[in-house]
Amino acid sequence: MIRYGYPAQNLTLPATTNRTLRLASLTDAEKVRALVWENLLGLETILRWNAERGIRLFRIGQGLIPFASHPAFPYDWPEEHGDDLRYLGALARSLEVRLSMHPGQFINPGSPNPETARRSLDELRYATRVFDLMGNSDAVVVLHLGGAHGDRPAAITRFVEALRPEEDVLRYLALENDERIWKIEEIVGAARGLGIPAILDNLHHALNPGGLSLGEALDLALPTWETRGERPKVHLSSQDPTKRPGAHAHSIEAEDWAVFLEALGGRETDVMVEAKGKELALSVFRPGLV
DNA sequence: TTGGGTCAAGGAGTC
DNA sequence: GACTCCTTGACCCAA
Repeated sequence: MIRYGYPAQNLTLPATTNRTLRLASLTDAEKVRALVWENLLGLETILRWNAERGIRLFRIGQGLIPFASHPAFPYDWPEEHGDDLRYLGALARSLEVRLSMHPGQFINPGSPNPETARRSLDELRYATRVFDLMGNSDAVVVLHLGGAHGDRPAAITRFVEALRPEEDVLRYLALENDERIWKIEEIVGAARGLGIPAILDNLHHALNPGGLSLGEALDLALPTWETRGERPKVHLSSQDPTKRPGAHAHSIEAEDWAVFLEALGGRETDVMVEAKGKELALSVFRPGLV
């Protein structure tokens, strides 16, 4: 069986889990509280809407609690939002919706700059704390490997060594291939070094295949989920023909989905659809779904 | 209310 | 060396 989902916001409702603010506004604790509350409410709204339509995956926006890992964050967020997060986690479990988060390009735990590496670990611990409070053990924190810095083996070693002591983070972490630097074969190698799974992104793979077909790439990535005993996750998107290579299209081309489905060969998978059209792009799976 | 400038952060590629 | 792009656009201010 294939399950599917989308990231961060719902254009139909509309609702988002990603409302944020500027650093300069962080001093206003009441404003931050109100904004976090809106994001949490958005998550509840989206979860219920998704479940009614059989959508079993959702990626929470990284800004659910904006600046949560920043030293200037004005209050004890796990204490103040813990009850709401536990409620939402229980709701997601009862609705059978699997959750994820995806820290952005600034999160580089393997950076040669110690300060960058430290801040990156803080951000990963924030995502870990969110899922620990929610109690969703099958949640996933998706991360790219970061820069190569002119020495690929050294970059991978730094990344693995930085994360190896982070046992809590590793319970949720999964590594994703990217379109320029790290091919799926290298990602799987690093992931296996940490005992964590790998996520294959079809569009990144098309731009950075390392000589592997889509089917061969899936053969490498999908078995990495066996150690955790969870359903494999993959990312699916289509190229926007009017933009730079790698730019996500508004929807998923039926041809891209057909190719992906054939490469999967009937294997159980959770498919995160990365499209500008968010939930609207899920109609590729079931016309009229949304 | 709207349009345009701006926003914490890393790294790679282009010119 | 400056600029651009990436995730997930959203905030904020001037008019």
